[in-house]
Amino acid sequence: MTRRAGARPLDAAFFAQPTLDVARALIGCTLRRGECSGRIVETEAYTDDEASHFVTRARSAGTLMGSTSGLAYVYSIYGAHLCLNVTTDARGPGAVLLRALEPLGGLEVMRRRRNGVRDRDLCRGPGRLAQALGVTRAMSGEPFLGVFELEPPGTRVALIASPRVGISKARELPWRFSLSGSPFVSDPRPRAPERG
DNA sequence: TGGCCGATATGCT
DNA sequence: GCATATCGGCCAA
Repeated sequence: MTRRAGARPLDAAFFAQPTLDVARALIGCTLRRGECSGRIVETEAYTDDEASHFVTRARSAGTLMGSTSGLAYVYSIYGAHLCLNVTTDARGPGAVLLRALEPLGGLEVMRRRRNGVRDRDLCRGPGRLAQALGVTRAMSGEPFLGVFELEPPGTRVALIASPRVGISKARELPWRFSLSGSPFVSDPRPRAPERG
């Protein structure tokens, strides 16, 4: 019998996989919190590279990224913004930053939280995504699936791999993944197509 | 303690 | 394209 992929929500074991695998597999998944939902169109992977908070914030993020998987990791950046990650890789340090969603449900709530910006920009960028979903610092350290629901896509998706955004170290690693052709991916728009 | 630097977003030129 | 708000971590002193 044909089981429709996408019918079954992901479980905690999903996040125990290697970080890059999780970062790629999250593209196309539907993320929900309450009535708000969206398709994940952009992620970034962080492990023990020089740009990772596992290294640069070893005293705070290190514990979370290093020894766990499946936990929400929320941090603030440039004062006013929050970024939502999920810790990965049961065997080593890792986290995936959720950078952009294609809004699917709960648009009214998200518009209100985002102060009425145009729909395309509701979740286009990590700070915007966090604001639209009502992410708080208190979620950090909580089981990700206790706060969010995650459902895999029904079909294969076309991925693009490109350098991560906004970092000054380890720029050469193509660890930003996005849904090819999606207008909901943040700037700068990635170019290089991923093979395989 | 103080200074510096961000895994950013926004508004203005 | 560029300036800047805004604040938590981290490290030097």
